[in-house]
Order: sequence, then C-alpha cells, then structure tokens
Amino acid sequence: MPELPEVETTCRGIRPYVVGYNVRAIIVRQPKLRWQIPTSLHELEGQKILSVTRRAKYILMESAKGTAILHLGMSGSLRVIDASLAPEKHDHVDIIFSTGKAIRLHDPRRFGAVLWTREDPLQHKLLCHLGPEPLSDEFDAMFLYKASRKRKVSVKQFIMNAQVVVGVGNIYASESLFMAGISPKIAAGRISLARYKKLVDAIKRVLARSIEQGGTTLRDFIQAEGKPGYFQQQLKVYGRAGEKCTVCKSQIKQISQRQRSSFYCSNCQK
DNA sequence: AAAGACACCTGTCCGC
DNA sequence: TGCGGACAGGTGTCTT
Repeated sequence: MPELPEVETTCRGIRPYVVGYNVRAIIVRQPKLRWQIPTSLHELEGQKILSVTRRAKYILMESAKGTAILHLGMSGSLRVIDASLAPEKHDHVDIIFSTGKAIRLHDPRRFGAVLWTREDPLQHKLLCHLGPEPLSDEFDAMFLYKASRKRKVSVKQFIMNAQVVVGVGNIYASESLFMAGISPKIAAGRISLARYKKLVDAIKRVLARSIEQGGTTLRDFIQAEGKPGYFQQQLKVYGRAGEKCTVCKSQIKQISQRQRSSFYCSNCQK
C-alpha cells in the first residue's frame, strides 16, 4: 500500500492524537511481522510521546526512553480508534493512550514492522544508509546526475533505490517518469543533467500533489481517520495499461522491471 | 561495487 | 463453484 505520500498522510493523521499524550498500554496480538516485534517495545508504556516524524517510509514515535519505529510494508495502515473498539482480523498492534484513543496497526500481509530503539533512530541500522528525502533541497538534479554516472540499471530502478533517494515507490516512479518524458527503460547513467532536472521536478511535484490529496487509495489504503486518499484519480499511467495516454492517445504500455510492473507511454517517454 | 533473484505473507482476480 | 496461478503500494539479504 503505502508510498511516501501515504506514510506522510498517516503521520499527519495520527499526530494530533498522539503527541503530548501518555501511552497507557501496548497490545501485541501478532508479533510476527517482517521482524519479530521486540518485547522492549513495552518500554514505551507510561511514556509521553514527544514527537511523530517520518524518515523515508518509517514512522518514528519518540519518547524520553526511546523511539518506536513503524513501517507499513505493502499492506499496512494505522488508524486512530477508540481503544474499546473490538479488533478485527489482521489488527496486530494497538498503542493505547490515556485519552482512551488508540493507534491500531492493521497489516494483512505482515510486511510491516514495529521496532524499538533507545538510540537516535536516524542511526538505526535500517535508517542510517538511506538517501535524501525527495522533497528536501538536498535532492536536486545535480545530486541525481552525479549519483547515476556509470550506473547501468534502468532509471526506474535507480530512483526506486532507497540508497539513492527515499520514498519513490512503484506508483510514483511510473508517474514521475511520465511527467518528465523519460522512458523507464533508459540506463540511469545515460541521462543528461537537463533531463534529471525534469525528473527531479516531476518527483517533487507528484509526491507533493499526492500528499495534498491524502495519498493514493488503490485497494485498501485508508488514512488514520478512515478516509481514503484521492490521488489515484490523477494517475496518468499507473495501472492504466491498454488505456489511452492522456496527452497523445497512444496505448499505455506495461512491462516488468525487477519483478515490478512499470507503466509508460512509448510515444511521450523516450 | 553493482545488479539481479528471492524471500517474507495474505487477499483478490482471472481463466479454465 | 472451485482451483491454480499471477499479481499487488516494500525492502532486506543473498548470490552472481
């Protein structure tokens, strides 16, 4: 499910119910997510949440004792609920607050994660090697251009590599490349600085617009308060194989790259 | 060092 | 209606 806009939307959704409040209890119904949920997570009980932030697609809930690191994987979502609401299938974790509200993690495929660290979360093994945030000033055309020299991977795989830049998932990779007029098949190292300028602008615009719309709901994504995102209505190529390109009316193509579907217009994207 | 395959898991959809 | 297979928004780890 979630790419960066969905994770950002989730972060913003839970923040008002979480920051400044005390954790009364944590219920773990299914500890086997991508990694086993550590028992040390219970150190968060009794703590006040100082901040909720996002790095890449990781959600960080900070307390004085340590930070919970949450990841939604492919199918995860967080909802704000009344703590008394009966859990349903795949409701694996509740973080219950003294207000009577709770944050509930629902994740059918269990590719998500809930971890705990007493150290600076940005130094955590999973976070310390990540590339820049796509919406930061650090992520610009020259950065991508330099990082891509001599790289033979396709540009689509390149921008989806979190060591290069975080937060560009399968939907927004296709959408950004369409907006920039770049074929997903081109080797990253053969793209000019001028074209990377277009690509960086496209990535920033697509992600920012999706965040404004509350993310993309394809199947089951819901925001923290239960609403869907609306950006899927603006997808130009993703999931539209065989349909007409909105610009030139050619048929949108679908190919597989590293076992992920890519969608593009072979007329608009060279 | 880079690139590719594979792993984790459940649900849904499509063709037969 | 049932069944097998492909596919789905992610990403760490292992092998070439």
